[in-house]
Amino acid sequence: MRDLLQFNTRPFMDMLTPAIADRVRAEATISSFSNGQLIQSRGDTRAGLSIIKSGAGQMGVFGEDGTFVMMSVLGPGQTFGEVTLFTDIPRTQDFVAIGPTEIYQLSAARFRALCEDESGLLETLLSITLARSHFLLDILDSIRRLPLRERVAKTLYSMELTAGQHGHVQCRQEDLADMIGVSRVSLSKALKDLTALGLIKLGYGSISFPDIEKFRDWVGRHCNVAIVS
Amino acid sequence: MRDLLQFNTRPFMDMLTPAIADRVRAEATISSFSNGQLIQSRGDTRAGLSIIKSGAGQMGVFGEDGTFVMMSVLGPGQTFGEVTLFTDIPRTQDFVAIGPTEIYQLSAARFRALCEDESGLLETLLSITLARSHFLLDILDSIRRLPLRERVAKTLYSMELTAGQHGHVQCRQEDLADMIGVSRVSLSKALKDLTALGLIKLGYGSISFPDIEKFRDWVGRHCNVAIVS
DNA sequence: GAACAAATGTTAAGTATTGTACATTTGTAA
DNA sequence: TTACAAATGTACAATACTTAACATTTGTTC
Repeated sequence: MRDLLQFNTRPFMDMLTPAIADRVRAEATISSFSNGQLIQSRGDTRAGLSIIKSGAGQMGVFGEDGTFVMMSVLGPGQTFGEVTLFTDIPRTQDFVAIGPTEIYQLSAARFRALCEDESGLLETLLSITLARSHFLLDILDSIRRLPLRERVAKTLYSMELTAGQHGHVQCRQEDLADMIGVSRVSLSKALKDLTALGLIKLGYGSISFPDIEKFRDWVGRHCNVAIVS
Repeated sequence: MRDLLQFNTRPFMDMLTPAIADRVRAEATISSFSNGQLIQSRGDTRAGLSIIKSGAGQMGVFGEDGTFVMMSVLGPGQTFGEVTLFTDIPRTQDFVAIGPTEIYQLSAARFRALCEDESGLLETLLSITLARSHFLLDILDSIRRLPLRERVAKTLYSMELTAGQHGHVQCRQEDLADMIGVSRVSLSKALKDLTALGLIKLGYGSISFPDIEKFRDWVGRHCNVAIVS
């Protein structure tokens, strides 16, 4: 699961200058959570910025029947709850700790005060939000346009780009299916197809790329990949 | 089609103070486009903010076969291309004029200069982007969690809230299907179901709500509606 | 290495959605 | 009013996806 981390946007804290990051850390309070604990719930109106200090968590929404639809996995330095800073929209998703996790909580008032001093803060938050928005649009487009096989390939491509070490990705098929939002059976079929094309090789808890160049090329030609900077 | 306008987020220009809005208008150049003309294309790296002065356009992506997948319709005061201001991501979507359309183009340099003077500008842009991001997340969640019938109802609910006059919505079924991303046949079936439930009434190019309170109530109970401010 | 748990592979029936095609209704312009 | 175009209604076969169940493989622990 850890390999799903940060496959979408760069961590907020890494984008700040060390000086600003230190000030953020200094101003924030720290809360600790244990594995599976609910860190925020949907509808929460507490205004403030939350930043992961250590550990990880999954964003998503609990249905009435308790099923959890995961949207993404966040790791150290990544933020959530920004929406409460500048809109009166409440927090829109549930956030559940994966393993022991510590969170910096920066109240809206303190964040605003910091912004006065450090103009880079707003700009950083804006660029993260824009990137996230771009990422979401891309996912939506993929859902509408691409067959499942291509969508799976594209997801693997993202994961390989950001989290992959040496042409393979560590990830259970079940988690991957959750992430893409399909059943494990459908995912399995798509993976089998990609295997038949010689693009990937399935392992136990991992997927490897026998010929990473060939894979990238195929994804580039079939999956409408947004140009990556 | 016009009724699809602005059903997602508030126009940028309406959120600025009149003084700032005037400065934005003064600094921008204006381009004109005719119906169907391509205003921006995917991959465009020209950094700057585009704001609709008059007319409208649809955001979306052209496939290789020329099919257009629409993501949203933007109207006067709404912006696009923000992503080029603070990230090095190119413009991610195509934008096509609906009817004669004028666009304010504000270069990245001028935008940044304006930001120095008018701190509210960044904050406004951030809140719009956050709201958009929230909106996209909500759509993704609906796609994964809700049956089509409920998703259609939820979309109609949004449209009625923002664009509806007196309990009805002006919109061709084909456009609605495009917007939700399903075939017209599936949409038709969902609409028929909602009609059978007494929630809507179908017309020629329009959908009306015989008992708007009943409709809102049903949507609230079945469609996981995010709390609206 | 034996026992167990975790992860993957596979099958089959059921449901939802699509594409295509054509019929019907509604609006519009001559 | 009549033609015509635009929009909606509907039927049918084909496809994609899901759920459920069970078999197999892989890793882990004693």
